[in-house]
Amino acid sequence: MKIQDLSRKTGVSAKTIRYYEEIGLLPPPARADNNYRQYGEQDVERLRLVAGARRLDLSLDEIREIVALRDHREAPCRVLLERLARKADEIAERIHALQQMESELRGLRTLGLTFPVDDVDGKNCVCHLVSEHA
Amino acid sequence: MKIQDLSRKTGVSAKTIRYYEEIGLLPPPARADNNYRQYGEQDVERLRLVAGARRLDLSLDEIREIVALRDHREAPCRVLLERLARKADEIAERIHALQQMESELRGLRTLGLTFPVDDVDGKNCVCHLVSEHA
DNA sequence: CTTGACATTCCAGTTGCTGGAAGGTGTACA
DNA sequence: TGTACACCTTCCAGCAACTGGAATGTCAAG
Repeated sequence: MKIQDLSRKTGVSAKTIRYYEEIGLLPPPARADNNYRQYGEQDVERLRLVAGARRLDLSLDEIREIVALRDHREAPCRVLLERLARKADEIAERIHALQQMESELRGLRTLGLTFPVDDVDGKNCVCHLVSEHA
Repeated sequence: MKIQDLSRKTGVSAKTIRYYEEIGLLPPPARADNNYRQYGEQDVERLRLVAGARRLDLSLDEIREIVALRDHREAPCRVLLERLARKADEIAERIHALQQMESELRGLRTLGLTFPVDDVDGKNCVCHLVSEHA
């Protein structure tokens, strides 16, 4: 299987596959006579796990840890479960921060709309609100 | 005013101030005899606007556009208001995506907990769920 | 025999900084 | 006068996770 085939089967671009290999997330595959990378079904599975974990926003470092476990024939499930939980908490936090920011932005805009819109230096423009805000 | 003073007045690190200068977000300030950067009140105001906009998650490119308008003595309010609105929409989208991801993570974890936790290759572990998911 | 779709490597850029090295300056204190 | 310390300068490198592009090689079809 060539790199494009692996790419199609996993939804990961060839560029990214090479990158994952470079940083040691995927093992260097066998090469054909023409120096093309050759992949097998194992590689599909491994890359699918990586891609699935990426989709869930685990970092490449976290994923590296998980696939390393698998490579040592240890079940990474326990660790993976823990990571999923932690990541969910992290995301919940980020959501909270973003929600605050959104309401702040909308509030600022609403307030800004009540001000003259072509006031370059005056204090009555949204620019000034933004500055004050720092 | 030296760079640390400006830093303290704006909450932006000296390192970052130099960086902003380097990328043209702040104009190169006058220099003292000893080659130290010298800032005035104008610089405080300008940097406060930049810092406020950053805090609202505008990109440096967007901010560059806004301060450029100000430099041309045009009121950037109209543009800034528009950017704020657009940014709020963007954030709302991101929140939505993150919410989906969070519930997906929690669901996956709950499901994973019902599986044996030391199953290296079997189909009944959370790793497999994650892979399938790609 | 050429066109097109693949493959390879390597280098650079993205965003918004931050850290560190190597050196110069300014002031307070013994 | 020495020296400790906080500050200043420049430049170079690195983070995350890729992506784009150049230059070159390979292979099958028409």
